[in-house]
Amino acid sequence: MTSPRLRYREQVRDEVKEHAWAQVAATGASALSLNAIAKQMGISGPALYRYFRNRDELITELVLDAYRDFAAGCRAAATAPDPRERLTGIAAALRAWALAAPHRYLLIFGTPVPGYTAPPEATDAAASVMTLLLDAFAALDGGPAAAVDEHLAAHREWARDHPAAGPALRRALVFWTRLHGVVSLDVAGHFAGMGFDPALLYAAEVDAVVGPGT
Amino acid sequence: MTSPRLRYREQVRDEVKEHAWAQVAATGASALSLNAIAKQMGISGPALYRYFRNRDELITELVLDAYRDFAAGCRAAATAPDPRERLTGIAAALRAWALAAPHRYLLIFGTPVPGYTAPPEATDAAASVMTLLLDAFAALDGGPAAAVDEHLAAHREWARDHPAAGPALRRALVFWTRLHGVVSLDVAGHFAGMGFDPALLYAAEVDAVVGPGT
DNA sequence: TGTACATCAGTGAACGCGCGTTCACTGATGTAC
DNA sequence: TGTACATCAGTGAACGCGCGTTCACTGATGTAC
Repeated sequence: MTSPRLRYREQVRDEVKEHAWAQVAATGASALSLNAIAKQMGISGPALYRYFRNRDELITELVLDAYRDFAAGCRAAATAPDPRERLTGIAAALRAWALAAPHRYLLIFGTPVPGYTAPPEATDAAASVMTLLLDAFAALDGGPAAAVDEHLAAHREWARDHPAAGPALRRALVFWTRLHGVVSLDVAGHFAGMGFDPALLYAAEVDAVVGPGT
Repeated sequence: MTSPRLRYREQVRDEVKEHAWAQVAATGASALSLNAIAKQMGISGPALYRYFRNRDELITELVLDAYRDFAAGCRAAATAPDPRERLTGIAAALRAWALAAPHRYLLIFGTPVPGYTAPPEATDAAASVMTLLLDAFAALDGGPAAAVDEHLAAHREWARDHPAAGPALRRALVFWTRLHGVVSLDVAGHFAGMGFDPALLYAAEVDAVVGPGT
């Protein structure tokens, strides 16, 4: 039974965030301006301070929402019993999520906002996606070993002590970096005017890891 | 026989750029401030307009310098007769270059500066590095085919019509995206506190492509 | 070698602008009796 | 159902600040005779 006032608060907060996202898309997060958002909403600048303590809190909110949304999208795409299907599902979700809102992807995975450090909840969301990958590759098993496997297994804090074997640890990590390699170059515009279809390149990369070999 | 005045001009321009780089490293390119640079140099703000038409020209200069320096570093690392050695050399140069000045790497390959589009000379520099990769993989030959190969071969404008075979085209492109995958996540701080050594992961990725298989 | 002149680096004042944030306030909304 | 009071959204003025950029100027540096 949320009071009407609380509900109204939530509504306005959401509206502020929407305008904030539009601004991040247009000019980047580091140029985010509270006054500009207020003007767009037809209210005065100081009014925003009823809803956010300051500019930094707004940005933190955006970052957290992005992380949460990203993790939720990956989780939703990883429900199949077959680990291979789960992996291709996550890969598709990741790219679709990034392309749907490049600025949102870049806010998380691109150039860090100067002077801003992400809160631990953000890292947790990213780690939860990594767990999805680790589970899938552990279930997949097999694949040749590599020199790094030992090292990764010996320092498995990064995997939150997931019990997967060395090759699975590596394949999960490599899956992660390869997907981001294609997506981040794509989103940053480095494939623009190159003529080929980035989706096919992406699919090839997914196949290369999810298929039998490394 | 450059006149002393011209030489002085060059000197000051370089000094301005140095301070500009320091500022990009500290607060990102979108927050670059001419007045702040002038203050650091102990001169008045308007004095800078003797050396750069405006803020945009300074940024363009930085971007171009970064691209040129990057391409030169890759070229210098790719002089060995053996294509495998050339590839590992380029890979090492790329990572070292990125880690030596993360902000410089991010200025080129990270989140695009809002409202700024890189001049064609910049794209040319990137293309010249791609040519190094294409030459090497063409010389390497072999490796299994993949489904994308045909597509990439059919649209080889992106490779500036390099005559390499399908698999070589793909391997060059994939080499590129994989290296950036590891480096960009590293540089953006996403491996921070994870415990493993990114250098080993990077080496594994280089081996995976430069070694026999895909 | 010395003088006259042109070039040009750098200054300080000024322009309009937008920023984040505070403060004391008005007026509407919801609550308690 | 009606009144009294507390809560709280939103306002407008004000703060100090830094930004990019222009302008008319001073004074040093280099060039031509």
